[in-house]
Amino acid sequence: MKRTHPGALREILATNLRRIRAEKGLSQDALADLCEIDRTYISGVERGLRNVSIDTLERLATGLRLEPWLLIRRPDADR
Amino acid sequence: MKRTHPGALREILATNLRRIRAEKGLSQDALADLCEIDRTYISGVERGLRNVSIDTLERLATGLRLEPWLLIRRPDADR
DNA sequence: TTGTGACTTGCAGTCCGTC
DNA sequence: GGACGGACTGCAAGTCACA
Repeated sequence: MKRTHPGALREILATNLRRIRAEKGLSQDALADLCEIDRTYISGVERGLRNVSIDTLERLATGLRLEPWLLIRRPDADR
Repeated sequence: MKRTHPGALREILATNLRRIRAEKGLSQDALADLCEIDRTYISGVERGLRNVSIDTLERLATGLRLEPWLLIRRPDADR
């Protein structure tokens, strides 16, 4: 695969997604099922290889039952 | 143009972007300059016609000097 | 100053696998 | 359970002329 890797935001998404998914006790496969997104794609997102669109971000958030913006928010809160 | 139009999240982005840009007193052209994104592309985003990727979202946020997640946050805060 | 249609190109997103 | 590869389709990305 080895896609392009330019944005810092994908790293944040990657980390958040992996953490939240783990907290919910879901496998990538299970989440893929909930979101109706391919499992290999989820894998790519969690490794920061994929440049996700906001439509897809929304589907991920819906599958996880949370607000989309929580997935791209920085862990350490500053302005 | 009339691109596809499925996500609710783009409506939120559209509204937020237009509001915030106006608050900063920027024209689409001026913002396009700051973000290094084409003016017509921004126009499409502000009308919810474009399914923006998070890399692009990041560039918009950088141009506006704010956190990316603020652009996709719902105005009225509930769950 | 912004909206819009038309266009090309590269990659988002899916599906089949293996390790 | 997850990382990773190959091949494919559709659409995001990016630009233009004009209203």
